[in-house]
Amino acid sequence: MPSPAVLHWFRRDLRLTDNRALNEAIRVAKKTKSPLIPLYILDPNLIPQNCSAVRMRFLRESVSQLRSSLLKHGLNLRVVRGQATQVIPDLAGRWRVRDTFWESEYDPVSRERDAQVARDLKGSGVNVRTFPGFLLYDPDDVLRHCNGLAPRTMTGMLKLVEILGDPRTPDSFANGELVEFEEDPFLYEDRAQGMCDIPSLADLGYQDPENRWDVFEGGEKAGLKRLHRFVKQKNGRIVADFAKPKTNPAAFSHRETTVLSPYLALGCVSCRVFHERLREVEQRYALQEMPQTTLWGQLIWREHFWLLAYSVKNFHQMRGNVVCRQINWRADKQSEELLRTWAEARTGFPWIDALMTQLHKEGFIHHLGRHSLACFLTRGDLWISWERGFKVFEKYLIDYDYALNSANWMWLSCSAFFVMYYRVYSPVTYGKKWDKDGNFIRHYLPVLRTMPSKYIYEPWKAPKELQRRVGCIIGKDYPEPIVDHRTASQCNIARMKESFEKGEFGKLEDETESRVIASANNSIITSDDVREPYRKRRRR
DNA sequence: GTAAACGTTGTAAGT
DNA sequence: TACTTACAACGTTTA
Repeated sequence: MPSPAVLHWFRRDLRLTDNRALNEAIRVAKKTKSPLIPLYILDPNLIPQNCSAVRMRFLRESVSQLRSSLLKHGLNLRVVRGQATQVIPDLAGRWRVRDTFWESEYDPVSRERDAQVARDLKGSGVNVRTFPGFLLYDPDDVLRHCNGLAPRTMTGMLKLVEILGDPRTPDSFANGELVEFEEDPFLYEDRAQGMCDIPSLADLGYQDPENRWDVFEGGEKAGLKRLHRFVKQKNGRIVADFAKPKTNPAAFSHRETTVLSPYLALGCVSCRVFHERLREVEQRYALQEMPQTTLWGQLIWREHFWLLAYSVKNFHQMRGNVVCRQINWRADKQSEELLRTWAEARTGFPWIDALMTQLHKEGFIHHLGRHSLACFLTRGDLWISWERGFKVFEKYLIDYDYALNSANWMWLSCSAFFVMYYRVYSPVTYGKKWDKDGNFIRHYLPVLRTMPSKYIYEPWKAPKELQRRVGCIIGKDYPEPIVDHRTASQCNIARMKESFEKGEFGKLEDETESRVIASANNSIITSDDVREPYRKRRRR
């Protein structure tokens, strides 16, 4: 009879380095001489049904890399398709699991799922231990420092971080100890049932995306390599002088930002390892720019938005979201068509369509490019709800992250955090500012490759004769612009003004429901602790 | 309690 | 080219 097993459930911690939950699982398995079984679940509730092939490929590759790394240590990752709430209790019985470990997640769907899995396991006598690790600071700890009230501004967040001090330093795999694992008594049978294989993209119902576009390689190894390479550039000077708003959103062959977000989103790279590398540079050169704009600041933005997402209900939607301005976005038949036009890169604005094409092909866009797309869809031109844009980004982004996607869509649509609604990104001027000749557009929209620079951002203004000569007739080979930007943006500024005059924010529909919002993570903070101060402020 | 300062990353027109 | 200013002016935080 095999001894009871220890289970580590991988989720958004697809790494070996600085994985405290995994290290604890290893420690307990070693101490009790138990086999350690690592598990990843392809859960349809977590990966959107219509998730793009590019996004799925990145996830699959990250899991595959994890499996290889584990195998070097004699651990066999099981990859199972199904709903975690069903799969885990089943497997716990099959493997006679006594202890289960995982890293905490903070979005509402994961929290509800984890609470249910933990209940089921505990009910059948399995120990469940969870560890923070996805963020620099444990949000429950942070909220205790600010009476359950997440700061609403970055300045406030930076002050809070000053109180918190440096996050803990990263751990190494197995805390640097050599470990030999007990024989895995279930391996033979699990292998026979295909649980040690990762389904191919085709198995998962995807066509392999064509590869001539920039492909980001998934996994811990690729992420760490990217981090080290970035930090090493010009002996650290690039990090020291880094200012996000000064990096070029139209750069495509050589990116000016780290492109580490996909690895942070899946936990391939620990944010503490990133933090540590930045500290090493800081010891040599002082960071030159405003804290918010430095790379360190980017990590703090992530903390900030996750703290808000964790403490504000319905953070991913307008209704019932107490920080979100209630705006009467268009929802008629025509707006559905406009939404499709935007999502399918057919707006007739080359800068916008090139950005959307980049999203489709590569699953990644520079932050400022996302600004252009988001402003255009919402308050800039189309007056369509940010929630619709949120969904499109969720489908395609390899770095999709619940908190950052929600917060940034609210930011750009002036629904929360940002209020200067008369600052509208122009779908023509903004790109031109970075890339006068439109090389970004030429790269992503080959149909416009031969359009002269003078017209590349506004091809509809090119004389018909020129359009014929360069083989790109507007209205035939490339669409006419779907709106007049000047008219649309002015109209929308007026609509925004009305919304601001109303000053209506989301209300919680049922004040009594689910009083304990952080139960999945054993928090002592109840929903009322979090909500009350916001309500008070609104009255003022 | 109240007034003033401040807010990661706009545009167009002017000097 | 590099800078300033008008645009129209909100909510949060601090003094």
